[in-house]
Amino acid sequence: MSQELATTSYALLGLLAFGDGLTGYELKQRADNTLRFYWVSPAMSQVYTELTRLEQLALVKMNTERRGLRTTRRYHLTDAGSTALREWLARPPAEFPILKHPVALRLLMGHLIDPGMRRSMLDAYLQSLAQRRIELQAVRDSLGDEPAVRFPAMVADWGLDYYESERAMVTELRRRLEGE
Amino acid sequence: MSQELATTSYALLGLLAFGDGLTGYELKQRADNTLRFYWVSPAMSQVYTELTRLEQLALVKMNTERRGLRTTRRYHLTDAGSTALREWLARPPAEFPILKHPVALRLLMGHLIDPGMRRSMLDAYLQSLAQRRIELQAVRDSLGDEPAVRFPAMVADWGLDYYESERAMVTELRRRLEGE
DNA sequence: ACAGCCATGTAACTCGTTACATGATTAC
DNA sequence: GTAATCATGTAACGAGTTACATGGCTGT
Repeated sequence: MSQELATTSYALLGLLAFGDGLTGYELKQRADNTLRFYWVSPAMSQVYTELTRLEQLALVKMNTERRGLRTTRRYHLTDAGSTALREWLARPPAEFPILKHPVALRLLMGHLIDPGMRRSMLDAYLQSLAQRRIELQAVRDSLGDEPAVRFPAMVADWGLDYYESERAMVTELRRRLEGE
Repeated sequence: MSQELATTSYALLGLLAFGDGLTGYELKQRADNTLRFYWVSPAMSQVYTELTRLEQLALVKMNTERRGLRTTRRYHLTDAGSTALREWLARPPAEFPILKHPVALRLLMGHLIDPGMRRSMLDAYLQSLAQRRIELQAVRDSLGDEPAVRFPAMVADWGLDYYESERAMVTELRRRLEGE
C-alpha cells in the first residue's frame, strides 16, 4: 500500500483533504495560496496530469458535471487516498528542507560584483521579500481563528516569522556592505 | 553572449572562479561544502555532464593530466566563462528563493496526524537542524578571516543565523503543540 | 462585442536523480 | 591484501516546466 508517490502528489492529496470536490483549476488556486510558500505551486498542466494519475491509482475519484456545454471535473479523495495520505504523514522522518536561494548564491561570489550592484541586489531582495510577506499575510488573515484551519494558520504564522527574521538578517548584511 | 544557462551551471562556474583548476571530483566536494546549503549539490554525474557542456560552450577549458595510468581532467574558467559569469551576476533581479519544506508541508495537514507524532516530527526536525548547523559551522570555521573568502564567510554567517532563527521558531511551535 | 476568468488538456523539452559500470591510487 | 578514496563516465528515468491548443461562461 505504501507505493512511493512524489511529495507533490501527497501535497495535492492534502489539499483535497481540506476542500473535497475541487476542480483542477481550483486546486491550482489553493496551491497558489498555500503550497507556494512552503513547497512549490505546480503548473496547471502538472495539476491535470497528476490528477489523472491519482485517479488511475484510485486515490481520488472524479465526478463529471455538465453545465451547459462545459464539462467540469470535480475530484474527491477516496478511502484509499485518505489512507495513503495518512500513511505518508505517519512515515518519518520528514526530509530536510531544501533552500534554493539565488541571492545567497550570488552574494557568495560577491567579489565578482561591483559594490553598488551588491547593495542594490540586497535592496531589491528586501523589496520582494516585503511583497511576499504581504501576500502571505493576506492568506493568514483569510484563515482567521477557525479551528478547521488551525494548522494552516500555524504554518502561515511560521512563514511570517521566517520572512521577518530574513528581513532582519538581510538588513544587517546590507548594513555591513555599507561600510566599505 | 548572454545565452541562458541554468543557475546550477553558473554556480559551478562560480566555484571555478574561486579555485581554478579543479577536477570534477573536487568540484563536487566544493559544492558539498557551500552550494549544498544555499542551492543544491548536484550529483557527481551531473557535475561531469555539466563540465562537458560548459567546455563545448567554451566557458571552461580542460587540461588532461596523466599520473601513472590514471587520467585526471582539470577545468579552468576561460575569459568567455568569466565574462558570462559576471554578466549573469550583473543581470538583475535575482529570482525569489524557493523553499521546499517537508516539515511545514506536513504540519499544514496536522489534523491528519496524531498529536504524539506531530510533536516527535518537530523533535526530529530540531535534531537534524542542529546537525546541519554543526556542519555549516565547520565550514564557516574553515573559512576563517581570509579576505579572499570574505563573501563565502558572510553567506555562511547568514546561514548560521537562519538555522538559529529556525530553531527558535520550531521550538516555539513545539511548545504550542505541547499545550493540548 | 469584448475582456477576463474558468476549464482542460497534449507535446516537447530540461534538469536532475539513481543505477550501472569501470578502474587507479593511497593508507593501513 | 584490502578498504577508502580518487576519478570518470553512460543509461534509464522522473518530475516539472513552457509552449501550444481549445473553447465556454460572465460581467460590463
